[in-house]
Amino acid sequence: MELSCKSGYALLALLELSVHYSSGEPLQIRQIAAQQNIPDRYLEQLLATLRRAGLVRSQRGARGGYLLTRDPWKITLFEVVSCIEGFDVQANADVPPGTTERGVINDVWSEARQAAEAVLHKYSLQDLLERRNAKQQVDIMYYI
Amino acid sequence: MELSCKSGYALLALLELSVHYSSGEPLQIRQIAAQQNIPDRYLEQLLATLRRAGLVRSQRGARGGYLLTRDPWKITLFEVVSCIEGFDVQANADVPPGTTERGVINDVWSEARQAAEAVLHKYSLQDLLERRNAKQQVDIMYYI
DNA sequence: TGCAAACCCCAGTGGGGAACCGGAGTATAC
DNA sequence: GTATACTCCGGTTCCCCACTGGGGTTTGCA
Repeated sequence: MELSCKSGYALLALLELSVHYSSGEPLQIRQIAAQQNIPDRYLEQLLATLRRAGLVRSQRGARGGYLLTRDPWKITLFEVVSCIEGFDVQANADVPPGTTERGVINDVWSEARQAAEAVLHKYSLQDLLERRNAKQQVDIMYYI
Repeated sequence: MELSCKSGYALLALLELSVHYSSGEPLQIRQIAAQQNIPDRYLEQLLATLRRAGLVRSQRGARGGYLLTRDPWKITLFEVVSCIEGFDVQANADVPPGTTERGVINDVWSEARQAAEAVLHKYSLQDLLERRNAKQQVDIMYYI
């Protein structure tokens, strides 16, 4: 269960794509990177991974960019994190439990990981977007 | 939320100490290392960390070794993992959320981590021991 | 009192992964 | 047909985990 900065970048990018999803226009790496303050050459790699996983599709050439392949409420955070972190099947394989003790610890380990994954399962990009909007409202209130 | 091999070693060692807890005799690094197949010089460092955290105490000199400072059911897995992994207070501090988006992601991140921590909170060394015993019974059944 | 058995402290190594950069190639719009 | 964008492949730097080694110091026991 890795919650690295890498996954954070991917979520930020997808969040940005969610905002512009209704417009139907592709969004370029440079725009996303500038908006969310992510190194653009690095973001390029992450988007390539997301594309191979089928979460986004790319439009090449002039006026190209990236688009979500699905509606924002049909993409869970778990999908994003698991494809970036790459624990698709190997998740519950772990190390072969040499002794009984190691087996027991592996069991608890995976129970904890599943608990964390459950949280990521229940949120979609849409949820994240709504949270952001709510939070920005609060910020504005404080500003006034 | 790190569930590394390091924490696994620590739990294995404490499990071993739990077994010998009732005897009141200290257990030596070498014995634990041999029993659980852990590199002994590495285990030494982990036990030092556990000692500084107050989970075990050491007896120096000949016929020395390590003992649990508390009963096995009074030590939760969370205590062990958090002291080994070293996220005592810095846990929910994280990175200062530059933008609102990063703040939202941090929120979800810590919700997921807390879910995993809740699992570790509800188990004690004693529970792990009982699980192991139950599992060994099953193994014996299969063997017959 | 000597000495061996044990813990204690600190320093370093090596391998792997995360984060990041560069360049050459390729598809597309205009 | 050319500028604009994505695509692919590689390399670099840095850090941390797992592990090792070389000194200590403390203690029990003959």
